[in-house]
Amino acid sequence: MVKRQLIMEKSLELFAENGFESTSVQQITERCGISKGAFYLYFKSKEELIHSLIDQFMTGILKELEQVVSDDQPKDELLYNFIYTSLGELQQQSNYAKFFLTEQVLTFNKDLFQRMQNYMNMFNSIIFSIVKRQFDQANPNMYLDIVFTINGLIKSYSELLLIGNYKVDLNLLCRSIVEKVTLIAEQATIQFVTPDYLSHINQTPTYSKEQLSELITTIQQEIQDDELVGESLQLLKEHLHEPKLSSVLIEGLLKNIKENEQCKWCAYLYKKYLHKEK
Amino acid sequence: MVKRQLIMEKSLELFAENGFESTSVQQITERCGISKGAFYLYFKSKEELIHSLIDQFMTGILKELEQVVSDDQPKDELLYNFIYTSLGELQQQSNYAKFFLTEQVLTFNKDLFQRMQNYMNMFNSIIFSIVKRQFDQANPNMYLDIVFTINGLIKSYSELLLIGNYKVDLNLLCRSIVEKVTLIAEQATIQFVTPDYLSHINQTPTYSKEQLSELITTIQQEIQDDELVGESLQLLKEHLHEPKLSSVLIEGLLKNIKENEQCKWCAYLYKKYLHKEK
DNA sequence: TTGACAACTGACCAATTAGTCATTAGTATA
DNA sequence: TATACTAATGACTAATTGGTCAGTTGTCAA
Repeated sequence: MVKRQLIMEKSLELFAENGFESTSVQQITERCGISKGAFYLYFKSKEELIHSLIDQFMTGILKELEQVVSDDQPKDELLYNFIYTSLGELQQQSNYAKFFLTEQVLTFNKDLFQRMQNYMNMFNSIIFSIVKRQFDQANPNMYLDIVFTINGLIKSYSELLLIGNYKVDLNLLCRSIVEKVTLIAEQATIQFVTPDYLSHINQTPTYSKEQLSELITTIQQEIQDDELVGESLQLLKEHLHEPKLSSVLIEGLLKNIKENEQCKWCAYLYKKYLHKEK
Repeated sequence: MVKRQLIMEKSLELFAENGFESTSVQQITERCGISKGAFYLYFKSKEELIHSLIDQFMTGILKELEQVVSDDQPKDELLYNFIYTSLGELQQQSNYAKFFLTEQVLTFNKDLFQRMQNYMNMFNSIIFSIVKRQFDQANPNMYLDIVFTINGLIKSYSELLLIGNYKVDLNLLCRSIVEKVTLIAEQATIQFVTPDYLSHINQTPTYSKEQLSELITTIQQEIQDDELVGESLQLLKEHLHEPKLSSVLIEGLLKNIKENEQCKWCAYLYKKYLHKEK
């Protein structure tokens, strides 16, 4: 399975250099030193490759972020830690960053767009939870505007991380952003973003029972070596059509499959689905 | 020449829907109701089309902006007017916006990247000049950070303009951004962006004499109907190899060719070239 | 040495692409 | 009506694409 990782790394390099559409499978296999057939041994299609890349990066960064902003952290360092972690990751994984920040496919391919949109929603809800805790004395109506401010400043300054191989003082950068956000959180009065805007953005993907079942079947075909994951998927699929397991058991099964890289997105969708059903 | 505009409009629609790489010339001609051959009657290549699109939009918006931020405007409304004009244009021309904000070609094709980079530099220098005038009591070391803040806020909030057909209170939006920027301009103390960063970003394109001469020749072949522009180009080309005209005359010639859509970029490069020579 | 099995190869395929060019349609002038 | 001209056509090419699959290689255990 080490070759799968090799393909992912090399293809990411190429995508960062030339973009997704402009990089051919040929180029990828050449850089990896493998044949074209071998590529399709590890990925069903070029699409699946990009899916995996997104999932790997996003789940990785989200996992780190969740630790950094957990409840036991001192509340007035939440934002700093969040920005430091996000930008640090962006800097280290600049290939990913270049790829994500400029990739059209992410917005034009509907499936990928939804996936990205969702990860972005997770980001935003993390930021929102930070704002709620760290700037609790601010006017709650302004929370969303503060989130937009944070997003904007991160976007704007992150450009500096990606040009050249400039050594950036990450600490100073984060402090400078936090200072700005704090000023705005404490003193800004004009509210612009209202919750209805959010409902326009956060179109959470709602997979139907059938779509979800189909997705699981696909994954099952891809994964044959891991019995634990395979059986968990089977049970989850059955539960879709005939709910007979308690929510605790389902929770456990979801944790089982989440261990597998390829199942993370599915687990997320499953959770969303259950939440909607209730 | 009305068909040229038709192609530009329809292709822009398609690019906004599917992206540049994923839109074929076939699709464009189909939507226009013309043949493939006709397309190449008006554009030398698909590349030239995208060039024209960029130039048309950017020169249009820059022209509007220059009026709005001219010296005779009241200085404490400069930023408001700038943002209002920028976002208003973005909202009206949302096809352009969707296209530009998500297009990989703009970053991967070196030629286009340079072109875009340059327009961005013009934007930034407009913002910079606003900051200098409107926030003149702020610490000059912070000017660049303020520019970054403005950029970030515009980026972040402009997302709201592009989703759905939501009617946005543009006035409120602009006031909310201006309020935030003002707070930061007056009170922020941590400087992050230093002028050396800028030198990394602002790699102005420096066409050599030969490149420029070649570019002019290409344009001359494309334009045959307009004598004024054609002759001006010829004189400018001759002046390249054998400078014998005064700078005032050159200035006039540049104004002549600027009237033609296809020459604007060339005029800009010519000016840059002369500036470097001095 | 044999056979079984998985990992791997690369020639091949159908589809699609940007771009060309011999030909035609339409129109205005003589 | 004949001539001259431009505007427009669409079948064509050469190149490239994602993806397949019959066949080869290498590595085990028997």
